[in-house]
Amino acid sequence: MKSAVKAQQAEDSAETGAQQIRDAIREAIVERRLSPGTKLSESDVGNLFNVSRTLARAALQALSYEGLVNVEKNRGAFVAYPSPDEARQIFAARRLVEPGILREAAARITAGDISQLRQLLLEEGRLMSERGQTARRAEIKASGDFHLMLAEISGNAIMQRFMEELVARSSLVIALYGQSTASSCGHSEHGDIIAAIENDDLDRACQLMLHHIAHIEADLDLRERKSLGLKEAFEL
Amino acid sequence: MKSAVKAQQAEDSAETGAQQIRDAIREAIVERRLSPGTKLSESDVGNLFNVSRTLARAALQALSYEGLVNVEKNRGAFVAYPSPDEARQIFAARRLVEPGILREAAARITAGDISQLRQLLLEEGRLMSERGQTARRAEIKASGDFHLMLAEISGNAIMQRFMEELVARSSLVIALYGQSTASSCGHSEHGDIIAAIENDDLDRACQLMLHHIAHIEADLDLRERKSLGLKEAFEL
DNA sequence: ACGCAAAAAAGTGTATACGATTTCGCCGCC
DNA sequence: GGCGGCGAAATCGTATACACTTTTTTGCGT
Repeated sequence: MKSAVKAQQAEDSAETGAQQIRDAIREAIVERRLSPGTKLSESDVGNLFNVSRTLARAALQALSYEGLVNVEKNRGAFVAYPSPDEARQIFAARRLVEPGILREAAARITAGDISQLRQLLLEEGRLMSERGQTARRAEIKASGDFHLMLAEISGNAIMQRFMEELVARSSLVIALYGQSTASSCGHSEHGDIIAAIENDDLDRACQLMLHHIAHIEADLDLRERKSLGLKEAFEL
Repeated sequence: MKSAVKAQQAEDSAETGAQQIRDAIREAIVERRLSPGTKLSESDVGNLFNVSRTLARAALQALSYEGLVNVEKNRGAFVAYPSPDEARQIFAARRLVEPGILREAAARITAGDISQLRQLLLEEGRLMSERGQTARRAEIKASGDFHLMLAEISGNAIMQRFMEELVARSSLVIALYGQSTASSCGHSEHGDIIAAIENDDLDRACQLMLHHIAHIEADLDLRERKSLGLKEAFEL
């Protein structure tokens, strides 16, 4: 999957410890094992991974730069709880960049890439039919991986990293505001996009991508419900 | 300038110390007081700001997330030295996102915004005619601020942060590969873009923006010249 | 005098320690 | 009985300490 960028970072492998913790927590957040708003105290994280608070703190800081965690001064770190407005911005950003990434990817795509994409789709479909929490989590990840793989194929490491952030944050938004119990991503739409790329119909591929993002967003209920409880929740 | 986002972060102000150091170093990098490749040892940074290595380290970590500093394991932190390929990716990313940002900004722009942009341009022009290092540095910053202000007007905090990263890294690239002694940004092009926005000619504004970015990139000499000194530098 | 090896110096990686801030419970007071 | 303040516990912010890695220096042998 993420061969190019990872290989560069891992030139002396053995990531500095904090990175491993960061990755572990990120995965937990993206796979929704950690709910938005959950407190991540430095001591707890440290104990959990058997490291000092120093490393736990570094990992949480890193996650805060990715927007997955909010650190409030003197209060601690919490799994991000994106506001409806933030959610809209995340998807606006995706609408803004994904067509461009798609175009760049299409210009460099190889037959091998396409077969890898197809394989990803297959895997995704397989997971969709399975039952159980772990399958559901893997499915969430796989559906995001489609978008990430396009970014990787584009060959632009900067856009790739940006997409990683956007996909991860999208996962949080869907966890918070998603309505349909069904999959977070219309599965077939991924396949349609690949087909359009294969046919060199770039405009159509981009349009499909925009529709796809719109579909995800349409499944959200972005009504403000934060702290409305204070007054109106009982004045109903 | 950055009222909206900053105000949110600064809700309890008094940034945690490390942030101040990070901002100070970033400014030094963007204004080219620190050259690419310069070593930033944790002890030195700490002494310079009269804080412990802990905070210095945190600041350097933060800068590495923005791509302005590279941290090599067990070796230390260095001001980023973007490769020609990285440089191309940075500008590819800008070409990809800036037209989109421009479109979003144009949709929300107010008369007040336009006058602020104009004022920025005036300031930029004034600095361009001045002499001296400090003026030159301020000019570099001002020319980037134009692009950042558009991102701010777009109202998307995520894209704004991304643009901040891209502009900062662009400054590094220009420092490394820029040829013309003149300004890094064709000054008049900024004005043209504003004019096109005012005329509601979005397509033209986007095209001008793409040309503008292309002009900046055209001023670069992106030939690989890494460590050619070992042999060939004297075999000429 | 040159090269190599070992030791010292410098610098990073991580843990621990201590002061500061927030949070929560408890007690007296109204 | 409720409310406000005071103190303890928890938690964060920062500094310091120690272990390990890298780099430099020194000293010896050829």
